[in-house]
Amino acid sequence: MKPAQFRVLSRDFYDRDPRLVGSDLLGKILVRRQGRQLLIGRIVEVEAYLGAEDPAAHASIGKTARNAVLFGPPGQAYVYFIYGNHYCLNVSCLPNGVPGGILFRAVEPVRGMEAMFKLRGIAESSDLRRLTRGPGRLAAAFGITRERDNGKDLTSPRSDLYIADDGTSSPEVMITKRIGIKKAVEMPLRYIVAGNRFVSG
DNA sequence: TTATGGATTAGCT
DNA sequence: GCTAATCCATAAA
Repeated sequence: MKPAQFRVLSRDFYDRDPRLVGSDLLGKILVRRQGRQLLIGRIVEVEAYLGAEDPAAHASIGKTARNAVLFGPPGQAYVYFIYGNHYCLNVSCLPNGVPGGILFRAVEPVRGMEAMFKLRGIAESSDLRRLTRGPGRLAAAFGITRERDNGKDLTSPRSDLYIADDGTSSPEVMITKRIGIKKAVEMPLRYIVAGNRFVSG
């Protein structure tokens, strides 16, 4: 698998309903460039968050300093801090002015695991699943913080954080209710790769 | 200015 | 399986 064969997802890809984007993101790869090294994970679990009609979405309260990226152009990183401990990575969807996004909940480690273990601060002998399963763990493994990455453009291979298609065929997608939220718990907006061991919950 | 609770995880039992 | 840790963005006052 050579970097040259990656096709970085374009802005158009994200300029659609988050439900379509979420489903299509499964099987794609998340790439972080750390100096000369690449950290790569295959996306196996995401959740869609909509606008005013989705009470669980940060964007449902209207545009604020915190969630402004969700209202901006598609294909940008929305990173927020939660529970005093953890960062979570999202990507904005829909055109400028229309809110919506996708939360990355889990990836399957593909490359750069050694660096990921270091960033997570756990022993390399630990179960691989503990590395990137869950949104907070995923963000930590890729060194993602709000200060460093919020608002970053994910559609350019020149960026140190982007999402690409490496030619792998699309996996079997399963749709379920979202996890860990208190509002709109019944909405089926969670997309997972059927049977994958790295999916959380 | 103060209070509240969350798109979570680690560490026990 | 259960609970504490932990802080920032909001809302209320």
